Amino acid sequence: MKMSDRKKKILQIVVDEYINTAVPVSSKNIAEKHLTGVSSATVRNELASLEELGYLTQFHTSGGRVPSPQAYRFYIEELMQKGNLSEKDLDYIENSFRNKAGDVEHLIKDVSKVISDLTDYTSVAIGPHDEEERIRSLAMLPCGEGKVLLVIVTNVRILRDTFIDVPETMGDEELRNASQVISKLFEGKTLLQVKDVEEKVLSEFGQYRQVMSEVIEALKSYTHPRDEDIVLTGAEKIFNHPEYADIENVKNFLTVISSKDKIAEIIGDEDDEIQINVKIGSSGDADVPEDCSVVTATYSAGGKNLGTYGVIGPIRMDYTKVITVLENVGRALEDIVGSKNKDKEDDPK
Amino acid sequence: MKMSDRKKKILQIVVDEYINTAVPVSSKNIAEKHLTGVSSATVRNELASLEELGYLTQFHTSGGRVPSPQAYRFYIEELMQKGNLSEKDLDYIENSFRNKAGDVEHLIKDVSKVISDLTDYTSVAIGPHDEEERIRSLAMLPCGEGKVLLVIVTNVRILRDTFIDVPETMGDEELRNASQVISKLFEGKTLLQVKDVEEKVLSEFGQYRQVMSEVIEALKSYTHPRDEDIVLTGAEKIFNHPEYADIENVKNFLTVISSKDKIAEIIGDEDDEIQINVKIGSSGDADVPEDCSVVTATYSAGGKNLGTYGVIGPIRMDYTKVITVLENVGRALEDIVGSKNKDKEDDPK
DNA sequence: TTTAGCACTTTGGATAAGAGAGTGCTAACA
DNA sequence: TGTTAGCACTCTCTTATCCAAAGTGCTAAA
Repeated sequence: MKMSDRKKKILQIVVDEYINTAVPVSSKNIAEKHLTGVSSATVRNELASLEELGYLTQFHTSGGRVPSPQAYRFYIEELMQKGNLSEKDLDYIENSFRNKAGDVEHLIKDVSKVISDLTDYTSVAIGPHDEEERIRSLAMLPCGEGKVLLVIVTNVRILRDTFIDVPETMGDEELRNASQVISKLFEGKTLLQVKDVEEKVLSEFGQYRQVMSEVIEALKSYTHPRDEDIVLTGAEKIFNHPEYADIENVKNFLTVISSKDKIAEIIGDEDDEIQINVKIGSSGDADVPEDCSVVTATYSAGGKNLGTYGVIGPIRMDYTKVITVLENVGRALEDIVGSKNKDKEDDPK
Repeated sequence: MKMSDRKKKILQIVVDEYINTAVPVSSKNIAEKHLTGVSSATVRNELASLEELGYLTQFHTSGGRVPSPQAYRFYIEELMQKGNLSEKDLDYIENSFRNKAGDVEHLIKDVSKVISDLTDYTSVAIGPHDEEERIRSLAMLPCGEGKVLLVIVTNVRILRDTFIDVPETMGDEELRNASQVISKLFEGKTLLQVKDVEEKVLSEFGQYRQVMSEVIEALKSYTHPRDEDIVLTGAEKIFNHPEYADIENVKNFLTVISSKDKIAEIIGDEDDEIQINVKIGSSGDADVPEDCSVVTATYSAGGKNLGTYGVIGPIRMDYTKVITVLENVGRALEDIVGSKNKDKEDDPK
């Protein structure tokens, strides 16, 4: 059966209406408020047909219709109308990122907060994770008691939460030299390439083999996203949506998003080609919790990957709003980070 | 009216029973299972009397009795029996902290997780916040593009999330010298003392006044706990407790603990004299959410303050278990951090 | 192809009845 | 004076029933 234009129109009305009201949509409602040319009986026939096609479902005979996941997917692909943000929202975005181009880590939290505030959904984010991330320099900073802080500067971010034990015999001067040697050794390499030279490097370091080994372990550990790279903002926002009036749903939701590993799974395996990505629960996307939708966008600016950001919420999500917000945030980031970098583009051959 | 021994005994039974079962306790239950010497009618008389004294309340005439906040307070002060942890739990604590003496920041998360796991409540923690925290050294590390990472080593922790803009004219060598000068300038000072010398220091730095000013701002900002210093673990644990079968309660709870500021308020204003601190909601402790209890302990070892840790949950909390866990965790921390430091005690005169 | 009309289904709210649990009180007892 | 058995009373919780409201599916006519 082909989808007539009227069927599409009606499907769009049902999805829009259900997203707005969270109440199953009846034929009478459609005929009276949205499609005044025809009678409710006609709409009923169309609705029955759309149900047969798998786009609509009914909880019970007299309960109106509700879109199926398939309907949402169709809606996003073909029916949805692009929205615009209010002047106020646009200002909010811009002011939030102004003067924040500096360090990517803080930016993740800010971006996540903005997205959660504007969409009214729980926001998830995962920091930059770029196979091409290249080491620029390493430094070891004495912190007393035979401990040093290993700071790794890459073209994307500054990694600084690894502490390494060093022999107490190593003085400050010696440490500084070692820093320079190690820095030279890895400069220009991607984090993934570190393990290729591991053997060779280790064999050359007789005396400080132990230290070197810890440095290499640290470098390797950053190839996977860490808990610190995963941010969750606005978990309490789910209470604003009626599907979470049921305690069981809240419990499932919170249990999933309380685990950073789970969040990483949900938003982690992006296809890099796609800028905005919608996953709808119970539909082959095994990672996404049942009855949840996840909309994410992967941002980059000035050649830098800036991470993946998005929202997680009920399937009945305001996709128009969410996608509009994600797009605008992306543009704002590009403006700010991009302009920051445009006069100092670095090209790691 | 005086509290007879029997009244105390009965109050203890009521609190214990209610903590275990979450069901209002009846006179019959007490007389049959816990106080087999007397009849339920006798117990009833005592219960009526305890209610008059303000220790018990009834939801309705035929509903059994429930302890009042006052009863919990009395229970904690006088009635509660010290518990012991299982061999398994003790092992878990010890293994979790082994080899973790290094950096305090990671320790906060680990400790918080252990507490939440063992008690089955949501754990809150706030990092070291010590008025006596003294600066040992400062370093500025070039990160490219006119940015430097400011690393502050104190006797308690290593602070490393401030980036500072420096004139691009400043070379690496110059930076290193500046680091040393600034380091000398503040060495031995507490973070609170920084603002006393602010004027003087700034006036001496003509050329790099801007950089210096940013350094000082950073130092001052660390005197207050930051969001990063506040950790929340196991928010989903509340679903394991029947008082949170009501969505409204969950909403209140989550809304409060979603705000780091609120958490800081709740656990922040400890009286340093008290090692273990119990706050019961709706009882003058205005910060604590209605119907919630917060039990916290402030740890220190080897002269270092290690932060404040605790749990937040329903008033009907297993105080014995919670306090036992907090005490054991405290001892484990003392062992590990203390022994680490014992041969390198530093005494900042 | 569209529509009016109507029977049918399901939900949700209101009401009532009865069982169950626990108390308070009284009177008897040690 | 303290303790206890007995019993009436209160309140909740569950189940059943009824009724109105909402929405659909189907049929027959335009």
